[in-house]
Amino acid sequence: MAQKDIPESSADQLAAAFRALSNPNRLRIYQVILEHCRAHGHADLAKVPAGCAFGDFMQRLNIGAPTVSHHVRELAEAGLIRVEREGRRRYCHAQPQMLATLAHFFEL
Amino acid sequence: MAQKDIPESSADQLAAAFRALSNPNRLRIYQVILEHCRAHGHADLAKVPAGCAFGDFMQRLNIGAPTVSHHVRELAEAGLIRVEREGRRRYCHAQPQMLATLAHFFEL
DNA sequence: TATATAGTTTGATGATGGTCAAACTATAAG
DNA sequence: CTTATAGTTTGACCATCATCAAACTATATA
Repeated sequence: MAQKDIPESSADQLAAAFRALSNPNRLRIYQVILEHCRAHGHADLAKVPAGCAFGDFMQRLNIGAPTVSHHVRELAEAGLIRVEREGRRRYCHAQPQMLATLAHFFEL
Repeated sequence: MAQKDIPESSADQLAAAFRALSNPNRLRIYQVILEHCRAHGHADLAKVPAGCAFGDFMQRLNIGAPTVSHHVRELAEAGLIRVEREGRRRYCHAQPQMLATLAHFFEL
């Protein structure tokens, strides 16, 4: 570990979230996750019917596995999603708290 | 002009807006504009009491004029703000439509 | 016209970012 | 134990970005 976790200013946290959504592929991944969570609820996604595993993104967006892995990690590090393992699959769901923060930011 | 305006997919428009907000300095500029518009109304900003001119950003963020100019252009091109000239000053205000689009995107 | 003010354009430079192929790890199933 | 599946890590490559200094344009004012 090269560097301790330094506390981020709240503006920088926002900027990091926007940065995570600024790549079209990453944005689409997030949109897919959002759709899924809206359809099935944000509560405990681990037990939700299939979908939102990494492989789905590969097929839907036609990008390689390393790229998906990289993008999902960025979304998670930005606080936009959470990832849970189940067997050898990883399932993603949106972080409602960040969703609320961002919605509030743009409220008129 | 190297290239005609190609219509952007709505996902790409969103990604472009997020990209514009992904730079901390640009985000702060946008926040200053938002604050100002929230305080004075989004309607016709040209006649609003001073503030939100480019020079203010230079001082508040401690960055050079070319950088401000560049950042403001990016925010405008992303559809986040509008710029109006008055004499030799330029005043910025937020685009309420984009604000609404983005708020809606994050609604739970 | 001359001078000051406010912002723009250009060009350069160092920093980040997106993607992939290859090699690797971990879990599951036979 | 072997094989298949699902994702990760590393390393590389090219593209895009943030910023600044220098030179420039446009507007206002004396």
